[in-house]
Amino acid sequence: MPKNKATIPQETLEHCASALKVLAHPIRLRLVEILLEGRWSVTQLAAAAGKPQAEISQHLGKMKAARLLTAERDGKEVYYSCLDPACATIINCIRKHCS
Amino acid sequence: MPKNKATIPQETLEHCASALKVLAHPIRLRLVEILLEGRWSVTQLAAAAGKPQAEISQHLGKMKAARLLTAERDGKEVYYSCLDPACATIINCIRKHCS
DNA sequence: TTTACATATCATAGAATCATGATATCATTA
DNA sequence: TAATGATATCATGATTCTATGATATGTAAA
Repeated sequence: MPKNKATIPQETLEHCASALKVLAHPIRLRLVEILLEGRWSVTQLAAAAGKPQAEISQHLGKMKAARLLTAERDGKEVYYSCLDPACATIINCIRKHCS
Repeated sequence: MPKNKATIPQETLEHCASALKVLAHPIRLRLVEILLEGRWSVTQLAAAAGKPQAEISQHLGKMKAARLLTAERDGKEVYYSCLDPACATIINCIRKHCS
């Protein structure tokens, strides 16, 4: 016999599910891990992740569209960073998990 | 000029990415929310989620395969529950996020 | 203006995911 | 054993995701 009912609004679950879906990729988790610490350009990130520029740019674009990252152009370069506290929570959870 | 390097092992990121991918679905988040509070049968969960039994069973199976849920048969019914502290962290994060 | 560098976008093919309806398996009761 | 209820599995088509190579756009310097 069911006791407690669900309390989180459906709309919230849908929003969070799509945000989690964006995070749920090893390369994107790596990018978020890096960008929580500071501003990096696409080329720097591509080098750090060991992946081609186009691929990284697409991952960044997807996370930016989901409002997990911010971007600002500085000359030729575009610098990304992550200000989202929920992303920090996830990364911290992963750090704890692997210790 | 990049400062700090990534520290989370690649293998950990891959493991966490696939776990997050399993969580990143509105129905599965709802099921986890419910199962963090207690044991429920598949039929009860299907009623609570308002979805057909086959669909719920498949979602449960996927989460069980990812070791996010446990299941035990009791007569005709199979009771699921969620003991994973990481799932509790995510759900708590969502609860905070929607207040 | 031309060149070079940095980034974004596009098209594509292969893989993965999802919801659905049908059916199979398992356990209990008549 | 037969029938019923509960759960799991299967096949399917539709959609979405992913990595890749090519190309376009934007910016600064020669």
